[in-house]
Amino acid sequence: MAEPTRPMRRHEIRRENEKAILVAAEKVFAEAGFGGATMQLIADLAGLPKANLHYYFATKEELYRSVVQNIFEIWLQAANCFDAARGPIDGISAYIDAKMEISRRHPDGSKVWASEVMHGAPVLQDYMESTLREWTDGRVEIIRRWIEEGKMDPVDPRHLLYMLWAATQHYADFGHQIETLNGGKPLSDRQWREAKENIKRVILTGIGARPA
Amino acid sequence: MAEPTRPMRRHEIRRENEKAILVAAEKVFAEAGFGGATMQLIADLAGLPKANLHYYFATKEELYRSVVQNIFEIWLQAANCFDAARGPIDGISAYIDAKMEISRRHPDGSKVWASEVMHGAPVLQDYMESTLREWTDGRVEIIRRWIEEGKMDPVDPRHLLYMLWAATQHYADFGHQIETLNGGKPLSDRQWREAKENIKRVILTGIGARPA
DNA sequence: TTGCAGCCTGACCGTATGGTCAGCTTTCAG
DNA sequence: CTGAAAGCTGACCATACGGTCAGGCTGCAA
Repeated sequence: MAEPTRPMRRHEIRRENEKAILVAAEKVFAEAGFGGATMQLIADLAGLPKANLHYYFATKEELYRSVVQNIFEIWLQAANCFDAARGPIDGISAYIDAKMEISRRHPDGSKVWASEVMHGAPVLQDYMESTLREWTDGRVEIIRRWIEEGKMDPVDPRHLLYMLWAATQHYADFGHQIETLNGGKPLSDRQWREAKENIKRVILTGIGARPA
Repeated sequence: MAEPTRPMRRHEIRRENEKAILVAAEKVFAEAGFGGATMQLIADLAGLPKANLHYYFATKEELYRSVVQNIFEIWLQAANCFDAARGPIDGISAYIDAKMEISRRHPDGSKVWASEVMHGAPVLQDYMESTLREWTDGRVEIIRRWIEEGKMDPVDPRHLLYMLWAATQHYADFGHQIETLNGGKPLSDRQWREAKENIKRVILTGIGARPA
C-alpha cells in the first residue's frame, strides 16, 4: 500500500469525522427531510458505524441542529454584501450574486433551511427572533435611506427583501423542477449567469435603481 | 340532543370522510413532511380511527399522492389567468394575484408541493415532465410573442416565470419567517395587498411592460 | 323484511428506528 | 513506559410506526 495508514492526531480525527457526518447529514436531511432521514443512512453515507454518530452527536435532533446552524452562518455571511455598498446597484447586485452562489454551491443546505422554516422553525426560532430580525431591520434601514436619497423608487423594503430571498433561494429549493424543465439537465454555467443577470436586471430596473 | 344523528347517505359518508382525511393529511404533511407525518396523527386530526384511513387510502403513499395531486390541480387552474390576457400587464398581474391568493388560502398545500419538489418530486415526476412542461412551454411562447410585439423588454421568459413562482410561493412556504419578522403576527389584509402590489410593480416595471 | 355490499374498528403484527452500553483499541501527556 | 482519556463499535433494547384482519354494524335495493 502506498498509504501506510499514517496515524491521525486526536483533534484531526475529531474534526474530520464531524465534518464527514455533517456533510452526509446535510445531504440526507435535504433529500428526506428530518422525519424521513435515518441515522443509519447518514452513517452509511459518512462511512461510519451508526454508533459512532451517536458518539459525536448524542441525538438526531442535535445533529440536525448543527446542520441548520451551519447553514445559517453561511447565509449570514452573504448578508454582509449589503453593508459595503454605496447604493442599491452595488448592494443588491452583490447580494444577489452571493445568494445565487449559495444556491448553486450549497443546494442541500438551502433545502434544509427551507424545510426548517416551512415546518415552523422548531430549531431556529430563537435565531429568527434575534439575529435574523436585527439583520433585517438593519437592511430595511439601509434601503429606506437609499430611497430618501433618491437612489431608488419608494418600494417597501421588507417586501423587496422577501423578493430577493425568494428569487435566489428558488434556484436551490426548486432546483429539481428547474432541471426537469431544462430537459433533465442541470443549468450550465451560462444559464446560471443568465439567471443571475435576469434577476438583477428585473429587480434593479423594477425598483428604479439609479447610480450613486 | 338537538342533533338526532340523522343517517347519512352512503356516497355522502364517503365524500365527507375522504374530504376530512385529505384536509387533515394536507395539514400534517405540511407541518411534518412526508417522513415525519404519521397516519395516527392524521387520523386523530380527522376524527377517525386509524384503521379507517386505511379503508379509504390503502397506504400512506397513496394518501400523500392524493394530497399532492389536489394541489397540482389548484395550481394549474391559477395558471389559466395567463391565457385570457392581451398583454403582460394584464396577464402577469392576474397571475400574481391568483398565485398570491393560493399562497394565502392554501399555505399547507403550497408547502406540501414545495416539499415534494425539494425531495425530487418522487410522486409528481410524471406530471412535471408532461403537464407542467407543456404549460411552461406555452407560457414561454406567449411571453416571447409579447416581447416581439414590443409589449415588454426582452427578458428570458423562463427565468421570468421562475421569478413569478418564487416571489409568490415564498409567502406561503416562508410564511412562518415572514410572520416572525412581522412581530409574530400574520400579515393583515392591507399587508397582503401591499405584498401583491409590490411584486406586481417591481416585476412589471422591471420587465418594461407597456400597455397593449 | 331480508340479504348483502359497503362501512367501520379494536386488536394485533413485523419491522425499522433512535438510542444505549460494555468493552475494545488507540493516542498521548507526564 | 504507563495509565488514563479519547475514540470506536457490535450487539442489544424499547418504542413507534405502517399496515392487516376478523368480525361487527348499517344503509339500501329488491
